[in-house]
Amino acid sequence: MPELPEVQTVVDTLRPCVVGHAVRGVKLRRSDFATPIGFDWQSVVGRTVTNLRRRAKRIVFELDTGGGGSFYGHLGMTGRMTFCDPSTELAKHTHALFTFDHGELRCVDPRRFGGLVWLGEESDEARLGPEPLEMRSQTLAKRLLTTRRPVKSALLDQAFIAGLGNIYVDEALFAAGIHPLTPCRDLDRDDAGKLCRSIKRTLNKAIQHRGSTLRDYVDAAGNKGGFQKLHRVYDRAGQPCQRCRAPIERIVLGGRSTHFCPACQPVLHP
DNA sequence: GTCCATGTTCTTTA
DNA sequence: CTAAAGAACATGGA
Repeated sequence: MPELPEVQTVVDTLRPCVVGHAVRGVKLRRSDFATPIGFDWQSVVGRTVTNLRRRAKRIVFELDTGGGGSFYGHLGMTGRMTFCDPSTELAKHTHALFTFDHGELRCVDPRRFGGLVWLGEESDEARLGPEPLEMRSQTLAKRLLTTRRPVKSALLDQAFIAGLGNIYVDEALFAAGIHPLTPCRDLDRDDAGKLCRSIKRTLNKAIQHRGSTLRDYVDAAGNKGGFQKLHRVYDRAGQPCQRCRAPIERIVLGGRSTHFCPACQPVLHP
């Protein structure tokens, strides 16, 4: 469910609920939802959330000092983080709760691919590539030259660029007119510029529409996104391309469904 | 019963 | 060595 635009929307809607407020209680209903195992989450009780931000697909909570430190939540594929009244009925698969004076933050995740990670004083940067919305075209161009793998695989790799997922990679490659199988090395500086702009335009538009809800995704207030209505290729196999009417194709690349328009996204060097 | 799913990480294969 | 492919994780919907 959550790629950069969805995570950004959760952060934006959750921020006013938690920043400046002290955690009054923590309940971990499954010990394996949080890592590292053995960390005492009760030590968070009494501390104030000083900042909430997104890094890649992570929701980072910064706490006031008295130990300092931070932790992040990851939504995996089906995770939700919502802020609600404590009297609200507990949803199935609620694994963690953070109580505040004026409400409760709940982590729900049926498939449990997400989780909570205590960072303490450590950085949250390990194995993460640059932020797509801040990345310069030259940075992308340079990175593309380092590998021959299909451009889609690279864009899904969080160490290559951090925050894109299956939907927005397909959408951004369509916007850029680049075939997903194109080897990174075959993309020149102009291609990189076009791709960089397409990634940013796609992500910003998706954020404006509060993300894509295919099934589970909701923001911190429980509202669905609207960008799924504007997808041009994702999950549209067989339907006519909105630009040229050719049927959208679906292939499997790196184990992931991949959608593209064979006419608008020609193979570069057949 | 089958296949598929917005993610990540580890192992196997080439 | 690199990188591609596959499997694994766990649940639910079509």
